[in-house]
Amino acid sequence: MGALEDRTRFEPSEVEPRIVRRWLRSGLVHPEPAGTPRENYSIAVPPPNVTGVLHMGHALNGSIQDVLARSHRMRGRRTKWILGTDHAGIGTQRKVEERLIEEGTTRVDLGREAFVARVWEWRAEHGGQIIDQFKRIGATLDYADERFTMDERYAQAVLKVFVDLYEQGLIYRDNYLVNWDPGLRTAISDLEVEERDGIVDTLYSIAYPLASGDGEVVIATVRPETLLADTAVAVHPDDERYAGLVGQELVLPLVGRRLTIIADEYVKQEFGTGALKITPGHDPNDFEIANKHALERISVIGEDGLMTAQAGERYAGLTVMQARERVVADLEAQGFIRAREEYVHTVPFSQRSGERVEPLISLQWFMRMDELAAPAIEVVKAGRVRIHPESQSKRYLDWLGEIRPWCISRQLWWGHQIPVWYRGTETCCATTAPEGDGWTQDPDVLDTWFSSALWPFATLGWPEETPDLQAFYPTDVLSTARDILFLWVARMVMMGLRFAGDVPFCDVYVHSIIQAPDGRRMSKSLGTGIDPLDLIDGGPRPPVYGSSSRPPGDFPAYGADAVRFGLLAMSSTQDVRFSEEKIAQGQALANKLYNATRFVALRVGGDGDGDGAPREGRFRVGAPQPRTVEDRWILSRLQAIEADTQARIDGFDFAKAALGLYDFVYGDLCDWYLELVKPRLSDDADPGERAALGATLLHVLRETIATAHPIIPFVTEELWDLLGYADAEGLLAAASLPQSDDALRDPPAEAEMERAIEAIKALRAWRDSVGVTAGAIVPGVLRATGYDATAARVAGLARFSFAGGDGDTGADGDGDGAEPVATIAIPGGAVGVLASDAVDLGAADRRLEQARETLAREIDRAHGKLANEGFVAKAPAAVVAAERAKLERLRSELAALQQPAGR
RNA sequence: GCGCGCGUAGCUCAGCGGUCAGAGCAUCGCCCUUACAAGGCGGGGGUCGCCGGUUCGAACCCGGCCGCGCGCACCA
Repeated sequence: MGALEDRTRFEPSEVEPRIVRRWLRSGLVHPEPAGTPRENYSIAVPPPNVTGVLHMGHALNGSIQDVLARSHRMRGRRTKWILGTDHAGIGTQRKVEERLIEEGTTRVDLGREAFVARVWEWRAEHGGQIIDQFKRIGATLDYADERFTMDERYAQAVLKVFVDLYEQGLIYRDNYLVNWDPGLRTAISDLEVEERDGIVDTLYSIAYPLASGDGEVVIATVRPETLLADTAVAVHPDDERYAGLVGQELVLPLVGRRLTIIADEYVKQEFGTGALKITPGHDPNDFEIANKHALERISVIGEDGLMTAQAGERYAGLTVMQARERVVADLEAQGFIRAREEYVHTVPFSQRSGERVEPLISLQWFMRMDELAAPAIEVVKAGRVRIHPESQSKRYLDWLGEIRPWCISRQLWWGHQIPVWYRGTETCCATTAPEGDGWTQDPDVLDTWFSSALWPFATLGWPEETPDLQAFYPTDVLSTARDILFLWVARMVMMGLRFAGDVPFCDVYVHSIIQAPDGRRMSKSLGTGIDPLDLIDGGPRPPVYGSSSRPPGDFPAYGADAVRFGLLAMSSTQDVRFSEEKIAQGQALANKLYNATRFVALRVGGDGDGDGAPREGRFRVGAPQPRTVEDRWILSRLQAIEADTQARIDGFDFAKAALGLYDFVYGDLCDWYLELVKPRLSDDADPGERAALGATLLHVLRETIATAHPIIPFVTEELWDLLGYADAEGLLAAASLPQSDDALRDPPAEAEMERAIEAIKALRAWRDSVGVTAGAIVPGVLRATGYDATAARVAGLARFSFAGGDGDTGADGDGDGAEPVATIAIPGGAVGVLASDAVDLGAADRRLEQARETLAREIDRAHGKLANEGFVAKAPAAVVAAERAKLERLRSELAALQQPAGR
């Protein structure tokens, strides 16, 4: 039974699961390694966290990469879209720890080994979720070859890189002030710190008495508790207020320690009193100053976020906030507080836990970046790696230019444990544990981004020279959001150049971040997040998404094509707001294409048996047989859309690719071509002509479907099948992308049709404005040139009947037998309207008068422009000529309207 | 503070030196016209953030404001 005949709507929920199964079964997504990276096409997916569920960013990025992969696959390139997941150290560890707490136990109770085993279990249970979700949006990732950053083989690559860099002196261990996350109890890198504005604190002014007993120096601080770790007070060398005091000693209140007054240009004289307490143990700037002046470092806050023994008996064990209160109270009691005021400033928070970062000195592993950064800067400057949009490469270069050492150790259990062993004073760095007894491995693990930095080559089997590596590295494109340009992209470039011997990818596409409709970030906690699967299958629409144009309640099941189309149509070179309308537009396009196919199949294939079911051979692919100007026109438009779509995809302009396709299908193909062609499909049409038209229609439809496939793969694959092409030729996903041929462009036909379309629009607008009964045929006379081939079509679609006149016959009575009662301007002339019941003469007169006024205004404007000497003298000749032509045209149109409408 | 970007129709956005500034959605009117009413056809709707400059000509280029977003750096 013919599905096309039965269903008037495209049903994604029925079709999509079936289509996905066929793609996956076909082996399409898994290429065997062969050929060269230049011949082949590869993309390494940004590995989602194993804990992850598909969010809007994945859906957009997945759509983008799939469009690229499908487009190039259909152009005959061996295409591998490398799949895998990231172990996501902190995120995953937290998730499993939360689970343990629900179970009434903790990671510490379990112990390291058992805990890690639990994480693996968790991963086995839940790790596949996001992979299944990628399948739902039609992503043709290589599911047969999935990687994980903690796989044995991948881990070996990670350890090898560590050992190599250690041996080359780029990785070292040091006591340094790091960003400490007291919630997670681990160090984090600079990139994982987020500065938050508008934090309200109290700024305390505290008096430090001079040891000489001869006065005091007042300092200002928002963190009085860190006073316990002060080791100096600094003033600006030029500050006259303190000129005589530099080198003298102060007595630290509550502690009694002697602090030297030092001079350093870092201190701002204007701020507060111009005297700065120096706390090297708990402030990054102070740490630097202390290094310069060889000051002592004292730590009073521990890794657990509590005050240490060094803080003194009275404060040890307190939380930072408790300590602050007690210190302030004690200072108050002893008369050291000089002032307190409200102070609004920015404060560092951990992106990972949301806790306030506690800078403290800690023994950590670091990686020197300057030597790695230089070549990574070079390849972008030289264009070997192109970043799109261009503006992002400036950010990339700026960041790399000022790069600082990277803290790569994390005090976690889930991750790649640092391959360094200690025994007494001995240290051994190797990919495997050293021989002999008594060695203990460093307990820390590597920052997750350390392993992700190897992604494009470690997934392909590096360090071994695998066939995959030889066939697919370097990859072609890396598509990602802006926020991980430094965190990930820059580091991949550095590591790729250092270890894989080449750039990891040639193009970086930085895509939009999709915000909630109100401009806020999409986030679960704000309630602004939205699950792409809810758009595909129909699910709850958050309140914030209830726009005026959409009823509240659940999303309809838009389907995967609609979601892909919508996200691509929204995307841009900057952040964009989510727009449900664009998703709906995608759904409309899928349905439109389905119905256009249905129309063609039922009309062209309708050979009497009435089942409308395509069979093999029925819609045999043949050459188009253009017979009319509209045939030549649509074939020409088809060339244009094929070329445009491909160029837009290659230029990473996905919104234009998607919307251009929509315009072609809705406008050129359905609104115009199919409507123009309907009379030629009537039952009494000449069978030979009908067959010729059928061939043209099928050709256009087939190429349109193929061209649209990378963007809306499901509906197009289904239609390919319904038309019988799948049986004969296999999957559309594996077919060839139609290649535009400029020789097939037909500018005269395009010009002619453009004119006809304008005329039809003008006639329709006129009918509407004068209140002609809908459907009534208006008798008229065509008095315009350039409609030899299209007059009948214009009359048909505008519901006019043209008597006699062919452009030369005017109103001066040459045998039409009637005088026009109204005149309508169309390109190249006018249409005279003959009296009939359908026309209200008063309305027609008013309309005609309006048209004349409009034309007169435009003529004045054009005339004025040409009368302007400056314009004629200085504007390019072509522009002036165009303006003259326009004026001529307008004048002849006006003249046509001046014909006496005698009645 | 420095840097980047953005303010165009009710909404989301195109256009980025030369015809009357466009699209989708929304809105209004008409229509069950041989596929699609989750349709079709048509209409209305804009001081292109504000001020000044360059130019024959500016939504578009330049300068200055105002508003918004992002990145980097921070002054305790």
